[in-house]
Amino acid sequence: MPITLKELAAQSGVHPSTVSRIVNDDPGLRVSPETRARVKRLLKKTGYRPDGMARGLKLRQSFVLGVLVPDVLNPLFAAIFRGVEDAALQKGYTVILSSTDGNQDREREILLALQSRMIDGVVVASASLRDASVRWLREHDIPHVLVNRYSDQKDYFVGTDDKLGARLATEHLLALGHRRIAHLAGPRNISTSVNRRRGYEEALKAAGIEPDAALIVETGFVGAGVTATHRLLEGRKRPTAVVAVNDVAAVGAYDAAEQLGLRIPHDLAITGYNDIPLAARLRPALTTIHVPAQEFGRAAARMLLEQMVAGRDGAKRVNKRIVLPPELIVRGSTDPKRL
Amino acid sequence: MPITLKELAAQSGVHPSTVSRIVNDDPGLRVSPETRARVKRLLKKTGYRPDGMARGLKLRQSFVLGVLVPDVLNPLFAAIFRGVEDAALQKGYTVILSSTDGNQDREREILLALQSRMIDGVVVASASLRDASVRWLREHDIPHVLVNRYSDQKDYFVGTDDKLGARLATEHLLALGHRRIAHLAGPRNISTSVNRRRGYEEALKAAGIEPDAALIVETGFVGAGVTATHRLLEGRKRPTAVVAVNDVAAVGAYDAAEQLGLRIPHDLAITGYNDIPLAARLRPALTTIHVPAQEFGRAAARMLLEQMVAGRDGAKRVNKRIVLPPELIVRGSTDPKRL
DNA sequence: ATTTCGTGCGCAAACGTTTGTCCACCAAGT
DNA sequence: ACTTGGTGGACAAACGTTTGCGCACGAAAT
Repeated sequence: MPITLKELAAQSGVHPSTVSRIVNDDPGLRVSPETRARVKRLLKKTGYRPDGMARGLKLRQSFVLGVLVPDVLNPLFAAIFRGVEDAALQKGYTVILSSTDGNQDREREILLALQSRMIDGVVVASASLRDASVRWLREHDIPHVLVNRYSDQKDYFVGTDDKLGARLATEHLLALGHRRIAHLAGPRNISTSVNRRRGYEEALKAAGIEPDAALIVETGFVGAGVTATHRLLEGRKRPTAVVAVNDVAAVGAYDAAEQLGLRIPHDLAITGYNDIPLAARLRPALTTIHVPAQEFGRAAARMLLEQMVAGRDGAKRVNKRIVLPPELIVRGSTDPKRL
Repeated sequence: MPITLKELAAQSGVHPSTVSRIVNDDPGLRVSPETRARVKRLLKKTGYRPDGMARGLKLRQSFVLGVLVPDVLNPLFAAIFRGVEDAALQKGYTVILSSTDGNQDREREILLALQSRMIDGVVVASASLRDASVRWLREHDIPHVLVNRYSDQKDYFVGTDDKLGARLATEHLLALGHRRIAHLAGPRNISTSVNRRRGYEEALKAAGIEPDAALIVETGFVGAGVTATHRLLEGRKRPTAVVAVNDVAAVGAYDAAEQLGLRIPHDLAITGYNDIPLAARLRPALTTIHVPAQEFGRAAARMLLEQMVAGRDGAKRVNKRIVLPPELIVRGSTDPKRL
């Protein structure tokens, strides 16, 4: 139904190729000012837009980006996506969003679909360590940027210093006088969890406390560590504080504390990570590490686009890793004065 | 880099068209079992996937759906999207997500981009009443389904009975003995807000109470009605309860109550709408109307896909509107017994 | 020994662009 | 009068599919 180049050519009495060059402002085109004006007028009048499919077929690109997240329902990933979307829209790109649910097969399926749709690049927020999908992207030379989590040190990346963030949270608890500090850890195959765990351990050691394996319990990222926290609190050496790998796990700790009748922060102090909107709404509000998720998305999209033009032009290097500083947000879940 | 039909044809000694027909299981194709097997083997070996652009160009469709939401950061819309995504993936479709931010110009820009990318259909969760974009979709015969909000009664739609939902919430407050019930209303150009407002008013009238304009104050959907609630509470006739048009506005009411030192639900009872995950996490937890957002998305995608095949095959009508019953979830923000 | 028929596939056009090349025309230079 | 050179475009191929149609071949029927 939309008008085509050929029809425009017929209506303005020139060849389709000429119209095409006018549309694209081809500098190599020599055309009389009158003809150019006439065609341009027709373009405005008809509201011509090149057919994306035909254009994509010829140019071997789609002006579509892909974003892979574990789950959009997690506000962290929704915010990352939003950032990508905003930066992409400015440059005329639209964005396909896919939730992988941490499922490798689903992820493969999605990637193949994206590839066959000639996606121009992909932002990956769902990477695990030594991620097969990321390797696949590399092998197929598909421009990609990892965000928040990385696979190894080889890819373009934007995120925060997770080790430092966890260290800040732990030091905050130490400064409040806590000595028995537990850790709700994340999966061992995700960069954020291992780095946060390291940060937690380093902070303890720096304070002269040896990390106690009995005080570290792993929890799936989702399924908010309620049971995990129960395990911790029912141990013989009950912790007075817990550093959670993320806000969702921290919510699990809240639930467990409530069930055991423990008051936060007096009986149990809790820190989270990410500062999702919910964090400030919990009662007491959750002390956490702020992560500028939306800015992550914007930066990732910018890196991706730069990388794409660099890939076309040949050389031109852009910086490969952006690491932003984490920021501790102190609230009532650790500090009674902020209740 | 991916292999093409022509290369496959060369390698298997048949014509590209034959390979194409084998790939697509063309029932009109007559081919010897051996040839078919040989080609199929080659297909598996090479992992051939048709080029989406070329296919789209020829078939005039992209196997991509669009979803328009006001903002993914709102969990309601994230959930709707997730539903669409799941249903679409099953059928081999991928999904472009766009946030309109309630901005008409941005919305137009997005729609034009989607159209030029030959989007096969779009799910609209951002419709206002008599929405220009929706009209545009109709005029251009682009299959679409409205979800949650409608534009008028003419489009495919999936949502809940908003009037009934607000009525349930209001009747619940009446049953608890409240008589001075206020309403944090939404914009007048959105179907959900006007219907919820009507439901609120009908419930009052049915109880013999005349709706009082002084007890109804409009608030933008976002910017959580804190100031709006202040206006209500500072009026001469302070309400004992407030029915908020959605959970986000209800959160504004929580803040206002806190600032004024009012206890919820004793000094002020509050109801929300949508039952976003945050609702159950507020303290006290928010009484609200549950909306099956993810199911909305799934249903919308299914309707869209049915509509598309129906459009191709000619006649075949599918039901145009799915209206699900709303469900009242009673929590501590209204009922002291649930605290 | 020719026609008929079914089988197994090939041919070519078309979808809407982009882009390298080439051509016709006109004016100016020799 | 003939070459040059610049101007203003036209031509056609190509991107990777899909699909209507046609054709050659062998076997069966007349």
